[in-house]
Amino acid sequence: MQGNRILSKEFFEMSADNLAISLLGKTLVRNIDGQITRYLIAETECYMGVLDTGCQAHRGKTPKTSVLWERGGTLYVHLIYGLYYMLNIIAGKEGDPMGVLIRGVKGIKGPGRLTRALEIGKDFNRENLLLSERIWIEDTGLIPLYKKTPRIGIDYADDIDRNQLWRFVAYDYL
DNA sequence: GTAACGATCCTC
DNA sequence: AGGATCGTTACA
Repeated sequence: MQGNRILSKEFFEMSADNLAISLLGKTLVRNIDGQITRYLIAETECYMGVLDTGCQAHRGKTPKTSVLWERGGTLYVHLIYGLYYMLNIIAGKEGDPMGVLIRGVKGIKGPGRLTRALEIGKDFNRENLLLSERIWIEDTGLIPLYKKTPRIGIDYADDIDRNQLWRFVAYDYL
């Protein structure tokens, strides 16, 4: 299984909570001018659509957030605090605005530091993981052991959504 | 126009 | 605890 590119669109069509867990232990692959580097995904968060007050889709479709309604496997890259890019993978079928934030990989903690290290900017917005030549996901066969916690940095969400255990942190792999 | 606000990170 | 830094959004 090592190194197999996940090409099935069905993988990315699962709901964002299941996708966030399924991405733990998978490999994020980045191709920079032929230099291919692989990163083991270690930390994710899910954003569950219009009913999730922590999800940008909750405030309605805008030019910026319309990409959330794209099909699973599409990338959503957005700038936060004018400084850092957040890397998200859209989950579910077209029209279902759920996403998974990649918060960290092995050796790189923090979503802002991750995109900076992998040279992922706004030009990756709307990229399709199933078609891209510069970024994709590979299977590993690894089974992650992980803990669940509330999501980070969403104080604006209501109590219920702020306390949902929608952040997933891998601490080992079998 | 204008102002407020971030799915962060680093330094003090 | 506070500052950096800027695109998006809502509202006048």
